[in-house]
Amino acid sequence: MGKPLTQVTMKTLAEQLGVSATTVSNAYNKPDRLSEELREQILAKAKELGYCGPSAAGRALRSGKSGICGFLFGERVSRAVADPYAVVFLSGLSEAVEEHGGSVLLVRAPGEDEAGMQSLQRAPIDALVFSSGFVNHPAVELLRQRGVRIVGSQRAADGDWVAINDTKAGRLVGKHLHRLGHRDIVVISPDYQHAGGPEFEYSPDHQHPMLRPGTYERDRVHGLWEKMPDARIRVVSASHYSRESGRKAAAYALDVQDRPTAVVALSDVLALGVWDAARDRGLAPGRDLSIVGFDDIPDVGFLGITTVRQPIGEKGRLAGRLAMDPDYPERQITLPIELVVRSSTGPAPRMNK
Amino acid sequence: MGKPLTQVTMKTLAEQLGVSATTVSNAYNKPDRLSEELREQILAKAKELGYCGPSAAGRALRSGKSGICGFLFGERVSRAVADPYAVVFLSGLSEAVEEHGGSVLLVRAPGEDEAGMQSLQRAPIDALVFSSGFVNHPAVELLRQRGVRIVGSQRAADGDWVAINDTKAGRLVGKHLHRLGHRDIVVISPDYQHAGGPEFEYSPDHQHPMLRPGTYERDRVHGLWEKMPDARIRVVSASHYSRESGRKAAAYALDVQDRPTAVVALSDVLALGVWDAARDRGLAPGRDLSIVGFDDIPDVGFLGITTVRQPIGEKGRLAGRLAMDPDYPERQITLPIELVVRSSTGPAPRMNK
DNA sequence: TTGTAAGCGTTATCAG
DNA sequence: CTGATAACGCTTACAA
Repeated sequence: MGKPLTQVTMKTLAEQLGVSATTVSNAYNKPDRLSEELREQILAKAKELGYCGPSAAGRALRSGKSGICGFLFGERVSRAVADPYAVVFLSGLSEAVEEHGGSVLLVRAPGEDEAGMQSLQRAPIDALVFSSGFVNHPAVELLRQRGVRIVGSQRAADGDWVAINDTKAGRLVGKHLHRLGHRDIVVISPDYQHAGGPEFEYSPDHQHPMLRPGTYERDRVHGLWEKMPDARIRVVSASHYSRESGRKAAAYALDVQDRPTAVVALSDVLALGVWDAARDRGLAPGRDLSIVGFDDIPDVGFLGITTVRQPIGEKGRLAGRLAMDPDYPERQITLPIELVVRSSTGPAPRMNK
Repeated sequence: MGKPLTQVTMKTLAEQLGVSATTVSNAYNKPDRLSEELREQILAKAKELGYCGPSAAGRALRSGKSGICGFLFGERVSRAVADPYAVVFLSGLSEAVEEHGGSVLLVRAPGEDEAGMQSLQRAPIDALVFSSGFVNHPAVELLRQRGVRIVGSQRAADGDWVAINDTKAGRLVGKHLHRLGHRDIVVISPDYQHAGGPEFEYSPDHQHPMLRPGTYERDRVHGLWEKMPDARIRVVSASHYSRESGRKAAAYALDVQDRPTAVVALSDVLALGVWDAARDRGLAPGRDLSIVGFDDIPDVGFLGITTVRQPIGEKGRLAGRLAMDPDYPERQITLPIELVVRSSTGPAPRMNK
């Protein structure tokens, strides 16, 4: 009647009922390998003894699966969750993972310190999903070696991924802005590694630490450049994915003599900040300054910001499916994108020199 | 040189080196129980063979701890994360958990269906934290029985919790509004169980399904009532924690003949919606309509909404500590609160009847 | 400082 | 339909 002082296990249950542990296990996992009657009996006894089903640890050791999918994010949780893109992705991910009976573990990408790595190693995950960056992060490599299934968010020759064609996304924006007559662009790019200086001019040949090859940031900028090779493309860094950070970067870009006619933010949440900065200065988006973002998060639609839409939730959902189902046939998925033209872009104004 | 076709384990390593498995284990877990030299040797061999440290599953089974702290949330992740309160709490939580070398598992509270419960059972968690509601949720009881440490967010006679005094919070608001002359209040309360009707009048005796005893919602309303027993207090339900939902509920409350002079939203994110609804109708917050929220999330400071501040991040951090450290001495923690008066509250206007 | 032996709770395999 | 047996990979007494 009192609480069991010792752990109730399958063995306990089996002994009490005079059946084998296997049968108890089957009662939970393979109901059809068992007479209905016996099963009921076992379940009843379980309730009586306070046994609440197979232990997660035992099962994980024996079966080699924990049912947990790790979601890798940089820096602090608060930042990860401040970015609507990440939130929507995470929602889709967790939805798909739950459909497979699993759950999502929040995993902070460790620095080079051993402590963080250790903690990562302890995490019993079957798969690891990351939404961007981290492609060659040492932690990811370690986990891969360990047999953890890795699902990325960028196109690559091998491995599993769900991605969009970022170069194409950049081209869509370049074409649009070029047609509108823009020839002087500032790109706002997140620089979470703080590797870059405040500003530099993009050229496809010169490799800048802020726009490393293989990153989606570089692909987008490069696509942009492809469609407007005669334009001046400056890149300004934002410290991380947040509206406030975009505002600051835009302030830096706008408070100069030779103000650009258009600002392209590599992420919508930054574009929101650009919008704020423009309004602060009395610049009407779409007339005095064109603003473009990427991803199409809900808020930018509200403000009328032109953007390249991608199905973020679907991306997360598919990533979750790849993570939880090794037999899912398509392992490299490119999702469609689409330019959504809104009021924040318009013909390039003649700058009164 | 190629990838190992079979799992490399401690035993493998031990055999190759001619030492015992124990020693290998110690090399990872108790470096001081081992000569520096031997340890180096073992680690080197590990790298050579591609062994990446003790397996999480084995360790969890043997030691009985997984290092994982579950965070329970209702409904969909997207909703949980749409509420800034939850986000800040989660940030603090994950920070503390990481400090203890653990990580946070996102756990969706299952309905009554068996499938969801099953999935919850499979999760190898040492502790479960929930930010509100769920006090007597069957899933929580099940886990508790299973030996999972439960950390709640509401005061109770026993168990571990980190909370504020919600009745007192309500009183702070009641006193403030009463002094300002308000006698006709509408409370906006989330009703995630959809148990209530659209509106009812609060009385401490009559028990309404929307404001069940023991919930923080009821405590706040009751505290409010204590300080303004001569006022009319109507309660209107919002479907869940979101700005939009607050806006809809406020619209319902404001578009009537006998409009209240003040609206109290039981959560700041709802208060934001009330603010929107007021502006939609040309009502100046603080003059035509007083608005109060709870929690003091960043956005309400920006808009000048009066609220009851609580240290949300600290709450999450402490919850994480209780969850990960069974020896932490204080197991029931009440955090301080404070009324923050801003421009959204002012003297009750004379209603032109 | 190192090794031995036992077992954590489960499930796969194979035999009855 | 049911059961015996043998791992899964690791840690923890305790012994040397």
